[in-house]
Amino acid sequence: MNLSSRQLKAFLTLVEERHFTRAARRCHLTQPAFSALIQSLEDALGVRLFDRSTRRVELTPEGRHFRRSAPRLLNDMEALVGEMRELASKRRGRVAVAALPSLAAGWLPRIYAAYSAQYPGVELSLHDALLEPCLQQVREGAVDMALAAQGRDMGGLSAEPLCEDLFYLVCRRDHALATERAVELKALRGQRMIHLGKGSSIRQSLSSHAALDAMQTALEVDHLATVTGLILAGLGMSLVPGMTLFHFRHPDLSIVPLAPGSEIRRQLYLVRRDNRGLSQAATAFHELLMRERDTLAPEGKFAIRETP
Amino acid sequence: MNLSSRQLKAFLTLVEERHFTRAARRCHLTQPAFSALIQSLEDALGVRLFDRSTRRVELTPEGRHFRRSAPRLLNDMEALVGEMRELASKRRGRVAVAALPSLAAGWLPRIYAAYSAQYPGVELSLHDALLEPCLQQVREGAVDMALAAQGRDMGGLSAEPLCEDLFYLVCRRDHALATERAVELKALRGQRMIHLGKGSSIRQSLSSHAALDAMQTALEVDHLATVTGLILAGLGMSLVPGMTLFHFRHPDLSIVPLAPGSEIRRQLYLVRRDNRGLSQAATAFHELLMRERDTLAPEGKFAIRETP
DNA sequence: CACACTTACGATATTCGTAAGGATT
DNA sequence: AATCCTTACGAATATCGTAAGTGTG
Repeated sequence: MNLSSRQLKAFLTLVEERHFTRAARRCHLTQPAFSALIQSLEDALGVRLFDRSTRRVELTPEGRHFRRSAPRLLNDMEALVGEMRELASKRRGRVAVAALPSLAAGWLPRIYAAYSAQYPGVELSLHDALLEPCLQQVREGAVDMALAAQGRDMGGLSAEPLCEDLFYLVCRRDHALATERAVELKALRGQRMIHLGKGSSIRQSLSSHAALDAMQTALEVDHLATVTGLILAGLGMSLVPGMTLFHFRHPDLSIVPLAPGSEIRRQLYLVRRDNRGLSQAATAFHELLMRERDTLAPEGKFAIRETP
Repeated sequence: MNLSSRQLKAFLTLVEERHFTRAARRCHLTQPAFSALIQSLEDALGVRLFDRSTRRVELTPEGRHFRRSAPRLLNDMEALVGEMRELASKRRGRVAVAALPSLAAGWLPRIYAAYSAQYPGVELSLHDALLEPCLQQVREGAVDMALAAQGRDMGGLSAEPLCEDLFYLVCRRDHALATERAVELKALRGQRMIHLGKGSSIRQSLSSHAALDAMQTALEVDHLATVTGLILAGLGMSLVPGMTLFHFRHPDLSIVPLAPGSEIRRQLYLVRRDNRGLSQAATAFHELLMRERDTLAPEGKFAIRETP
C-alpha cells in the first residue's frame, strides 16, 4: 500500500475540473499519464472513485466519501513540507544560546542584531548565566550552544576556541598606577583588590594565577557594576577581562593594560554537545559567530569601542 | 514536490530502530534501497533528518520537528485507505432503499435479512412510502434506489423491471364469489368495492382499467389493514395485488384469483437515478435483489407462502 | 463526426538489489 | 577486525508521452 500527495492532488484537481484533459493540464501531465495516476490511486484504495464515460466524469459514492477526507490530508502534507522547507531555508527556526554575562552584554548583541537582520523569521533566545549553569544548559539540550570558558567537567561537551580575553587593571584615576602605560603584575603586590565571587568564571580564570596570591583580596562581590562603585569609592582596584571593560568607562577610572610578559588571559570557547548536530538555523548562527569572532576583543579594543 | 506514505513509514521506522539495516528489514527493503528512500524524503523536504555516522543514527533538530507531525499524518493516511478498503469490501457502507409499503412489508425484509447476513457491517435503511415520495427520494439522492411502480414523471430516472404483480379478489368467506376457483372481471359488476386512496400506487394501477368503472366504489381508505376490517364487516370486497395478500390471511376471508383473460396486473420496477453509479454496497444489494426477484410473487405464491 | 477517456507501446526515469567503498569503534 | 552507512552499477519496475482505439452525444 502506498499513497502519495501527487495522487491526492490529482484526485482533487479532477474533482474540481470533472474533466481528465483539463485536470491533466493543470497537473502538468498528459492526459493518459494523468489517467494512469488516477487509476493507481483507485487501485491503491481498491475502489473506483470516478464514474467516467467519454462525456461525463463524476464521483462514485466511494469517491464522495474519499473527497471528504482528502483535502484535509493533502493540506496537512503540504503544510508539513512547507514547514520543513522554512526550517531548511532558515526562514523559520529557533536558536537558543547561553553566554557568560560579559559576552551576553558586550559582544553578543551585535551578533544577534546581524543574525536577526539576515534571518528575521528565526526566534533567538539568550540565557546569560555563570559558567556552570551555561554548561549545564548545553548538557540538558536547553540551548544549542554556550559561549563560555571551560568548566571543571567537560564530559559530553565539545569546546571550540572562540577567543582569548586579556585582563586589564582598573583603578581610580588618582591612583599612582593610573598613569602608567602598562603595569607589571609584581607592581600589584600588596594592593587591595576587588574580585568577583567564586561562581564567576572571571574569578576562576584569575585563581589559576600564582601572582594573585601576593595581592590582598579586599572585597568579593557578585556583579561587575558593583566593582565599579567600589573602585570609585577608593576601596581598591580590580583585574577584569577586556570584554567587560565597557562597564568601567568612567571619567574617574583608568584602564591600564598589563605589561608584556605579565599578561593574564582567559580562553573563551563555543561549547556544544558532543555528537549532536545543530539545526539549520543554529548552524547559520554558528557560522556567523565564527566569521565574526575576530571582531571579538582583539586586545580588548572591541570592548572599548563598544561604548563610544 | 511529493510525499508518500512509504517515506513516512520508513522515516518512523528508522526513528524507532535508529538503525538503517534493521529498519530496512522491517520495511522489506535492502539497506541501500532503504537509505535511498530516506534520502528521497530528505531531498523532498530540503533538510537532513538524521545525523548518521556508522555507529549512531540520530534525529537532527529538523528531524525532531518532522517527527512531531509525521505519525499523525501517516495515521490519517492509513486510516483513510483502510476506510476506503472497507467500503470496497462491503465490510462497511450504507444502502438506503425506498419501497412501496406492500414491498416494504412483504418481500423486502427477507432480502434485507439475507444481505445483512452476508455484509453485517453495512448499514441498511428502508423508507416505506407511497409511489411519488419514493421516486422523489431517488431524485434527491436520499436513497440509492426505490422499489416502486412507474410515476407520472420519470425524467432523470431509470426503471428496471422487477416483477409483475397480479391482482386478486378478496371477499368475505360467506360471499357468493368466495368459493369460485377464479372470477371474471365482469362478475364484479355492481359489487361494492373498497379501494385505497388516490395517492396509492395500487389504486393508480387499477384506475387504468376500464372494467373498474362498472363497479361501485363503496369506500376509499388509506391503509390495507383498514381494508381487511371493512371487508370482514361486510362492507364490500377489494382487488389487491398478490404481494399484499398476507394482509388478508384470515379465516373469514377468501382470496380468489382473477380468471385467465381477466387478469389485472401491475408492473413493479427498481428505480434509480440516471447516470449515477451505485456504491459498492448498493451494487451488491442490487445484485442480490435481481438474483432473488424470481422469488417475488410468481403468481403471488410467495406472498401467500410468506405467512404460513 | 468530434470530443474525450482508455489502451498500446517505446522511451525515459525511478527504484531495486548486489557488490564494493569508507568510516567508526 | 567488525559493524554499518554510502556509493556504484546493472536490472527490474514504474512513469511518461505519442499514437491508436473506443465510446458517447
